[in-house]
Amino acid sequence: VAEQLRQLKRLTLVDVARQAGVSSATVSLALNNSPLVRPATRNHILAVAERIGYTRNATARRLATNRSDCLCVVFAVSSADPFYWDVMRGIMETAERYGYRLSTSTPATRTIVNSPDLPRIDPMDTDGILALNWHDRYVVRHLVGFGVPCVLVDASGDHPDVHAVDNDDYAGVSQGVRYLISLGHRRIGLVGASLDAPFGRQTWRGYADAMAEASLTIEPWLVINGDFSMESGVAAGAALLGRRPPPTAIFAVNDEMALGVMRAAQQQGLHIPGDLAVAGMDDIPWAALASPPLTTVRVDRYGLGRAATEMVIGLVNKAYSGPVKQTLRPELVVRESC
Amino acid sequence: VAEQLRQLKRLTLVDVARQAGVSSATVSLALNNSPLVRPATRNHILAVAERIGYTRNATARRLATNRSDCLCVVFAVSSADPFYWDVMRGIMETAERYGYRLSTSTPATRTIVNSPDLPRIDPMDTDGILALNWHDRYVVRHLVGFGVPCVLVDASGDHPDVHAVDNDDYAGVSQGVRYLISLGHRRIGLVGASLDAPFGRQTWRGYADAMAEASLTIEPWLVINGDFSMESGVAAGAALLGRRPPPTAIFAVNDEMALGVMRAAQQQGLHIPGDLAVAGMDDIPWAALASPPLTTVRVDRYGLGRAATEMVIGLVNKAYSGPVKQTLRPELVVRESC
DNA sequence: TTGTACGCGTTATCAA
DNA sequence: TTGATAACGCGTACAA
Repeated sequence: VAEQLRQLKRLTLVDVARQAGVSSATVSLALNNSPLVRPATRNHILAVAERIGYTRNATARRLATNRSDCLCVVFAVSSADPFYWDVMRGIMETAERYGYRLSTSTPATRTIVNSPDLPRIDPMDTDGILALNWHDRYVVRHLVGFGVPCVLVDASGDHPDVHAVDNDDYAGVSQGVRYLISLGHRRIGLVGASLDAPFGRQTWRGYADAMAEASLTIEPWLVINGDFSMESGVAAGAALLGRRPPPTAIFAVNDEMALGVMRAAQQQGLHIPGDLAVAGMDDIPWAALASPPLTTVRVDRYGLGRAATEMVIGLVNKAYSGPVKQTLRPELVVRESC
Repeated sequence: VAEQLRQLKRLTLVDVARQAGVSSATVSLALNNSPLVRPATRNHILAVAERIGYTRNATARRLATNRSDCLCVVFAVSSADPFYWDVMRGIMETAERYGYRLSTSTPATRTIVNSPDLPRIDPMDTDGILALNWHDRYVVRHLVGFGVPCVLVDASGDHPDVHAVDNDDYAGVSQGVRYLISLGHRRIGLVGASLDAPFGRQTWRGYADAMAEASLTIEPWLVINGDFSMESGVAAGAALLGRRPPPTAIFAVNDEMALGVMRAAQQQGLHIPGDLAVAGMDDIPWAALASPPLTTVRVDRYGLGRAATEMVIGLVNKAYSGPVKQTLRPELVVRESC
């Protein structure tokens, strides 16, 4: 078998051409399904290629066509957060489906003097760039400067002119808050995020608009910003529950903080959802395993990766006529915490 | 800038040669740090290359050297389990460090008639294979048959003759159980895994040996096998706590089941670790977020990916003299559940 | 519709 | 130590 493989490795276009009694150019055309070659000829060639076990040399093809069939995934931070695993699966499977390979640029392996955050990319060996996590303007300009299509994944805040695929954070929060309202809640607390970042502003608007829509007044003391950690959720939850009158429901802009709120409430002997309804956003793997299982707004992480990859591949092939910005709607997942 | 880039793209060895007043062959040698070229000449060439902004064309290089600089990661299942994210990060960052790209083979994109599980790999375009998840013998033989170095990642059970990097499940469990014993526990329950798979047998031995070591008798009714889910952990925990006399500590072979055991105990009004000590294995992301935080045996998932990648790259370069099988020791992480 | 011949940018084999 | 030149395997004008 090993010997056979060595043989296979050495089979080339000319071998097929000889066997088929045509020229190598015709074989090339046939293999690329060119309409120039007569169907009968092509079928014959394909049959011969199949019979002798020919497979074409991808590297030679790339050299001749000046492509690399490779996308580069750029990470700003090396995060163990499972969020990125789902995104990455979307990228991997889509890249695979379209015949692309992946190179990566992670902070761990970037070591340029002066600017350790600047990814080194070989534009000659990269057809497209996918940027994960949030990168600052300088880095994004650097990435775009390679002259290769570049798509930002769920991090387009502050980068209005760059291709991007984002989760609709605004819609997510407003959806979640509307759900709480539909359950009869009127005093709804928000555990938000810093308004310095686009995410914080988007989610705040989602909350505010949903409340206004229902003619509910927004009480400033029912809004606390956290830092995405469970601890900050616990703190925010405890603080919110200390208000008078306390909220009957709390929406947190990510699940970890929502779980923190749940813990704070349970520590005070409160029953969920009886005494307090809690909802989060993301649908992290262990949201469903909490007790009670957390109602949340699921972010389509896999879809983000897939859409971004399809977008960058479309740009590579100049076949993309769609929007430069694409937004994915998150989906409400009703469980038992409300 | 874009115009500059186009220029850069077109710079070739010959351009450097012309500018440096040498032949292209010499430039090639210089770029590859060949001892054949005189240091002065090489420095001159390197300076010229630097000055005119030459970067070498990786594709042409690969064609000439008959390499692909690409590793293929084969998945048996498309799993959202964060376990694989850590492994994947280890693979990605290591591949990047050594200048390799990644292609993937996932079940979602495999669609061959008769055998949808057989990955299609182009051995001409792949320098090495990394197989994640457990693959059956037939598939492993298929993978090895490509004539390209292949390393199994944490799934070498039943494949004694294939290169592999594994977690030492035996050591992990015995370590955890020994820790429980050191805390004074004598009746220690085990939530194990089916003995049909290597994992179940290894972990069982770890438990049994640790107990025997301390001259503790193994009570068969203190051992229940689960299916790795939290639900099965809850069930096993409840069952174990119903035994008379009940165990004072329970070790589960993965964290989700351990968390299930904790929940079962808490539902019975038991206090952890006061009334029952619980320990798990893996150190999944939310083990530390449980209340109380779960004591566990951490599997070095990132290390598995890194070690496997280094092994396969070593095999590619024939420079690997290390073991065909490599085992990583997990590490006890003491938190508050014991 | 098919064949000829050259280009893609390196590496490698000889001579010199 | 360096230079000329042949691979490497495929795509593609251009000619037939």
